[in-house]
Amino acid sequence: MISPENMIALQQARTNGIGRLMLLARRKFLSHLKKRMASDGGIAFSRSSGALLPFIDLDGTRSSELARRAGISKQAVAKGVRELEAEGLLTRVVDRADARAALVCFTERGIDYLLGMHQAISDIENEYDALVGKPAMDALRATLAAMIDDGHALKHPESAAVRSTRS
Amino acid sequence: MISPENMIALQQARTNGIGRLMLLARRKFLSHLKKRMASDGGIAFSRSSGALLPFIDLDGTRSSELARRAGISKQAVAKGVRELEAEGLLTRVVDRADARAALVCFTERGIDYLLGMHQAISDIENEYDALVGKPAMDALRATLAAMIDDGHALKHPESAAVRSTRS
DNA sequence: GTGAATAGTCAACTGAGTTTACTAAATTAT
DNA sequence: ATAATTTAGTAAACTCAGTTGACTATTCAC
Repeated sequence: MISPENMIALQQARTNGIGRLMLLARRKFLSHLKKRMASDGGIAFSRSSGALLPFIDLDGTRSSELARRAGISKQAVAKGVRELEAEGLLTRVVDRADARAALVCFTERGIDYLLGMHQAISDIENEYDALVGKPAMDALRATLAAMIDDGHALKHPESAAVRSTRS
Repeated sequence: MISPENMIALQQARTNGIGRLMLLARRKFLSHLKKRMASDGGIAFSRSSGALLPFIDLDGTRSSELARRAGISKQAVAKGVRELEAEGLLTRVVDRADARAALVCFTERGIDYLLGMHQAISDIENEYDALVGKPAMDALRATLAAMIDDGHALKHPESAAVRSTRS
């Protein structure tokens, strides 16, 4: 049986774990973004937009690299890309350097979409700046970036993946 | 056509948006956690563990409340709860106050599991403390908490949970 | 009491993503 | 050169979390 004081400590830990905080903060952010983009005319925010677009370089990215970055299978990438291609946001052009490969690139319209999305993001970030202060937001960004780029500082022999197939 | 300087600004915005940072940081954190819990004996970290357990109060929570908190349907909650019930982490007891309702509660084993998970989380957070500094991590927590609890400071008529688009 | 709202369940479906199996181009070795 | 191997991408069947829609049982409001 757990002791009352441990119980309280646990309750405390549960509500303050960074995993949970990041989950809720991100969810809220996405809800803001989605709403804003929906009311913005243009193409609304979709699952594939969120899952793929952030990983495509402005000068194009191969789909297997995309799969690696997004942490999903090549097949799943292909599906999402087909979808966004149908919406006119992406094109696939044969890679000059390797005839097997195709570079996934933004169309003009895709760039416009990106610009619109980042305008929306920027607006939301400004509201957060106003809410919690710009220095706090800058610190947040810096800290998150450091956590992401931990350079294997955290014990992690094989940084291979949450998912099995991640070539 | 987009100008080169706007192109650069866009590229900059894309890699520094808090949405993307939170996505990547959370993903990395979960990957650490999963790995740690897998090597810890006991019951490994599952999807339902991550999606439901954080929202269940130590003294029990109704499944519809759970659905609201987790931002998924009641049916999806029921499925996940059945699953965790089968693993012996949860039980459902009829609510004294309302015979229609059932309180989803942790079993003894469920509490043990929670304790184990939070030990793992605490270890990881300590490593992050060592990596980026404890003050930075405390600030991170405080800022995320403020972002979550924005008290409708951000224009948001209806705060109904956002469906899907997590990852 | 009757009628509406609420807690939860069952069944059928959707869809993102996986596995397995394949083709074609490129690289490496002999 | 050519055979063997690796790499980029595709296709089809399947999985599984989560959805919608329809339903039962209990409670609340009048």
